[in-house]
Amino acid sequence: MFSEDEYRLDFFVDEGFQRKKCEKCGKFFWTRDAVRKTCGDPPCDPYTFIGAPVFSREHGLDEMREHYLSYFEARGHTRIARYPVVARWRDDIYLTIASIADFQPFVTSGQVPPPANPLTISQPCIRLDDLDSVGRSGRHLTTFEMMAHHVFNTREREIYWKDRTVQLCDELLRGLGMEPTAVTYKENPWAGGGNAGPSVECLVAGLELATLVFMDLKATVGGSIKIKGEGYEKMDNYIVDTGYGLERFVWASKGSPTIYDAIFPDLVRKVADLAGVEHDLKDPEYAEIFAQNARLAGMVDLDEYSMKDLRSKIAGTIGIAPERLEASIEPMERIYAVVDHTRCLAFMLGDGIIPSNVKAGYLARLVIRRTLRLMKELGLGLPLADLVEMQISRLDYPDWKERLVTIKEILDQEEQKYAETLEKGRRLVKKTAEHFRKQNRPVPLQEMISLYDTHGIPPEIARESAEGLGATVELPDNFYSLVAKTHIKAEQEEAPKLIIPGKTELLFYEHPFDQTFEARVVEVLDGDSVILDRTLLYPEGGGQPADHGILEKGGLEFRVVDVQKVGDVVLHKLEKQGGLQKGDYVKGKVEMRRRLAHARHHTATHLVHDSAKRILGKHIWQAGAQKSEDRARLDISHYKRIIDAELKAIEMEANRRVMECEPVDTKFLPRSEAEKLFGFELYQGGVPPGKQIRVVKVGSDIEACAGTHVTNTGMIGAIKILRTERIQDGVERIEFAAGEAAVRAWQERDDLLAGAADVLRVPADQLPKTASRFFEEWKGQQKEIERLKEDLAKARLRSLSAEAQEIDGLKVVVQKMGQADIDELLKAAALLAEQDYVALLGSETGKLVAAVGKSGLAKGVKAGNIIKAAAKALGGGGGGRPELAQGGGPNVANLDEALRAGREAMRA
RNA sequence: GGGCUUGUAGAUCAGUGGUAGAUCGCCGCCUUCGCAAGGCGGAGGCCACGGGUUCGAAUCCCGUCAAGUCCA
Repeated sequence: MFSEDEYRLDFFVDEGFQRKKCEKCGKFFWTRDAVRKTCGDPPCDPYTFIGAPVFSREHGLDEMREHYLSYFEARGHTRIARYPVVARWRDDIYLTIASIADFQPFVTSGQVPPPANPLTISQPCIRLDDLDSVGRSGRHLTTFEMMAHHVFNTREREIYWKDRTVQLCDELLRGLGMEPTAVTYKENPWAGGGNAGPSVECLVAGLELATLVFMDLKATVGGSIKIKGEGYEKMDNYIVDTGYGLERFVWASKGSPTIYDAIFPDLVRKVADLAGVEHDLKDPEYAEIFAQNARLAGMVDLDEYSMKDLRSKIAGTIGIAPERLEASIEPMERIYAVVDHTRCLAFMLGDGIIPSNVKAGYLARLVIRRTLRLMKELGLGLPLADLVEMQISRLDYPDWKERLVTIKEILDQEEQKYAETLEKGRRLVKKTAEHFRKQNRPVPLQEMISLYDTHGIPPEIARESAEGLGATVELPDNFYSLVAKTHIKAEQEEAPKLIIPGKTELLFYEHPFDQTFEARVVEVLDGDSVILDRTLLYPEGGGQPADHGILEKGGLEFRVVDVQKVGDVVLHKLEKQGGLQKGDYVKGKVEMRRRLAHARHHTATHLVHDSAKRILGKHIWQAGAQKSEDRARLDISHYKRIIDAELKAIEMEANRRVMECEPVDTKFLPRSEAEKLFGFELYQGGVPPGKQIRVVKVGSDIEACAGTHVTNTGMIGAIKILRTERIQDGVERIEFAAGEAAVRAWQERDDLLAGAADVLRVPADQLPKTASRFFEEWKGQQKEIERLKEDLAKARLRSLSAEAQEIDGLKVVVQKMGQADIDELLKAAALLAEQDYVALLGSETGKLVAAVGKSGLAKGVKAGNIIKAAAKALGGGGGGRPELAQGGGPNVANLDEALRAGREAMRA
């Protein structure tokens, strides 16, 4: 791990700190307190701040945040605005889980300069890992603000490192009125996300208020520094990554029994009132219950202890009956959780997450449904949207208020959807429960897993209603881990990325309409992949396919069929091997038709996206895009299906923008400047790496984009939306064509229409009317035919029965029925059987039907056997029930033989 | 990104390769002063769509579309 030297800071020495080893956990810590023997972290030390605040006065959330940020501003840090809680710039996490997440991966890796250095921020974060503990432990939250000061040091320029970091933290705490001897700094090496470094936890009165991480290692295969079995090496850049819990600071300043009573007492009270729960913290005995609960829950990992054990322990220490404790604490746990969860939802939906069945949207739905369950248990009748609105109205984000109508609509829709799922579930559970009750055995585990995994019915709810119906269920404690086990699958390894040094100059940005260029071959790989020093050919990227073109040397032409960017070099893949060598000078030519089609579709994508945003609302966010020569598709986040009228409006809006001939403006800007000017809406298509990002402005639409575009929207010509598809719950795909492809799409549709109109011999504008008339008539005729077949069968009955022979005392009819179809045969045979005949009817189409009446059945004659014997002669097969069977075969010529064989089989 | 499930009458659902069903709702008649209930009768189905296997597919296989759900 890390040696003492990593932690022996001048600051500690100068301030009179001593390094001690905790007599309980054995970890090292630093303290000013000469008599302290333990590290200060639960369970070595209990919470002592409840009822005894550690700061000189109470602070609310806003006040504390402002105090913190201005403290660091006054000490040379630049205050920067928070990032969204949905981590759109990351592809490895969905939610922002820490302030440093804002700067990963490009800033922390040194590829991109930080927006300011040093900086301070208060970043709302969401962590759903401890969802079960929220409300119960007194301290867990799904949503919290991580206040931080970050420094990005390089070997060339160090701003500050460990000493100054700890000093700033210590002075902040003392400035708030903390006793100097109250704080301990516990050594606790940190590792995560491919980085590691020494770290200290800042503990006051049993509460971890901050973690100060000195990130200077990166995971390296075979690295010489070993942490938890992984190898690490020193980084060239080293980062101060701190995290201060805003909510914990507020809690410590108030010393209330729970963190919830500290950070949103007004809402706790309001929800308690709505639920009819009395929550009087001024009652010392009542307050002590929650205080003691928080203290003891603070000492344990809630996974290790069952809640029941914890409860009886708490009841014991307070000296009340466990039932009394249960009664006081349980409704409040739910109320705390509801208030926490609705704040979480305010942030999720406010920052633009659309509930879905996948990705970040799934997490939002998870929280929504959990909250609805809690509300139901509390008997809260009001809509979830109202509670979230209360949260939004007490937070200071103007754009959320603007979007409130949409947010409420989303929540109402989710609430309704969940009610439907539960209703469906109730029916399913009823069916399952009755099935197993009749068999007199418990509903097996496999069924319970299927109910939950496939139909979303929580096992607790399933058990309750199943038991209400008199069935028992098999439900082990480790149910959820059993479910998880069914999902386990081997992870596939990613192919190692090719690394090629060097750089190819990209000419297509500066000269988007140049067709030819000259370049030198820098390298040839595998005989057919050519690296040039410069190129006009666009490599595949950003949902835009690669250009095609030609490289020419000395009159010989080499077709380029694919272009890929690897690192900073561009690989040109040739159709055939051989011919070009390192050092050759070549003349390149771009296939402009393809390039232009891509450019039109690319610019059109921006227009369709922006139009969708105007028509559907500001919650629209690009979830993916792909272009080709003849069509493009755009995936957008939207919480319901796009209806036809909206689609037409989007199409019209996009085409108006084409007609307005707006210029397309592209320029490279430093990343932080672009972000400052345009915000995160830039990153519709993901976050590009690099210090400079290319900003593409199409009228009011501004995006970071590396693709090739036309220079004026008029060049797109036309946009035709082809279809929409819901690729996920919450994500709509719009497919459209631009330019010539749009015209072709119109023409194809005209052809379809003309073709259909031609078949029905009507003008195209009468197609719908005529088609529906034909369809209705067809249905009517089908019914008429049914009736006629019925009548026909009755009419045939007389002549058929006249042909009957008697065999073994049974009336037998064996007949050829011309071209009759299977339906006619069936109906006639069934009627004969009703009259107690044994019938075998065949048709020249190779179909056979046999039917056996009462007497035949009594004698053991089976229609199936007759058919099998007869159909065999036709080279086919058949079967059915004893009283009615059908069959047939391809060898129609053998029909007589088949009937003869069938007749033989009638002798039982 | 992966797993599982479903698509049959207006609604809820049966139907495991052999003539498409039930319940509720709808319409008509009977009964009633009237209504409800009850009795009798009836209408209502491209069994999501396209292919395949088979003598035969709502049913089995493949694909498409639509919907639900769990996980990362």
